[in-house]
Amino acid sequence: MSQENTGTLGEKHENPHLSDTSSLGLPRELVEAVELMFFAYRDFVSDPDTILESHGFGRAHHRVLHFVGRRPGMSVSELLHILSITKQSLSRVLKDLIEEKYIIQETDEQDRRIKRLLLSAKGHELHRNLIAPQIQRFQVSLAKSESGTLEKWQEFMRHLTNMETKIDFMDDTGREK
Amino acid sequence: MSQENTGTLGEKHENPHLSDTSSLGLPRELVEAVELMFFAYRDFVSDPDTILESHGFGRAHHRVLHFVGRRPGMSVSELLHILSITKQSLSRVLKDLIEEKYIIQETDEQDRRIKRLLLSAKGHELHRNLIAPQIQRFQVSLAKSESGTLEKWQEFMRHLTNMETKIDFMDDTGREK
DNA sequence: ACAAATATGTCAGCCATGTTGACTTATTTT
DNA sequence: AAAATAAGTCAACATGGCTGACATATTTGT
Repeated sequence: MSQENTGTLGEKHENPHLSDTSSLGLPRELVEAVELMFFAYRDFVSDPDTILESHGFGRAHHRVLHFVGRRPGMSVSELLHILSITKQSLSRVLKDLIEEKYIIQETDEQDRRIKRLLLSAKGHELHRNLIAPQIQRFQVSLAKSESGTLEKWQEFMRHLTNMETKIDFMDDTGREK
Repeated sequence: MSQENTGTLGEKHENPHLSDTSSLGLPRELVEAVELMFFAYRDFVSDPDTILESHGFGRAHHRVLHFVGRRPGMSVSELLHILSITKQSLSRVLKDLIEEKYIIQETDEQDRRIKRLLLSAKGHELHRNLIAPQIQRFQVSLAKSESGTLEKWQEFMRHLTNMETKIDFMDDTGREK
């Protein structure tokens, strides 16, 4: 292969003390971490993507299905807020899911302007099928790791998010912050 | 708030032993981990996205800039392989970057079919500016974590990727498998 | 030497999913 | 009765994936 080693990758084992710098003048292990976010995320969503394709759906459908499944009875505006997309973007995929009976709408009793979103049995089934390979991936990875890994991974990932996003969803039990 | 608590989220602290099940019949902490991948990734790329916008570029430009920066002299087909996109998709963004002088092409001496890709000074600068907030995010998070966190996080993230992807890039020093 | 394979580039069009802006309708709040 | 809120819709546009079909230059293999 007529290409010389540029020395920017693949040499982690030569310096066990980390903290040397890459071509960017930044700690190499952090630059590698940035890449790991890219690769891990891409691979992580690849399995559900395949399933979605066979249903004529995309990732956007998956997200809606997931969050409605996780918070049954959520309103459209709550969903918009979590996904951080516009209502026009949401409406395309939500319409598909409602038309094909994966999601059911119920008008709120107290405030009849609000529509509560729920998964049908069909919706729950698809939701499970989509998340299964991702859970599986975590379980396989955890089996290769020491105990306590998941908790620490979660804590670190939480630090990487914007606080607001977390609070708006993860920390919300229905009452309010 | 005319919305009752559905009990599917935000109650981690009530069961310190984990492993109870969510509405999916799956371990709740793993379902939450799936969500963390989504939120963390989204927030993680949000800062570079803002910078890119001011240059009229998108995420696709960022990826090209990044990998060319990390492996100076890589060929177009190597880049395609790492990104796992088609050459038509790549060509659009690569064209932009070359036209605006962020990336330089050099014909390989040995095999004049191959074009080696390099960042210009301008390209290096943009690359640094794009990655800076992401490195920053890691550093802030690490400061809140115990020592050894990064190594363990990286190992776990690596487990989550498809081996092939890793080997093709992370483990490649220029010679070939 | 010539045919085949390889590396790159390009045209044209399709699809998914994000965006903005402008409105409508129903319902609740003030 | 007016204003605010929740939801939905239409139209248009951008990004960045995709496929298929070719073109060109260069190297490799017979």
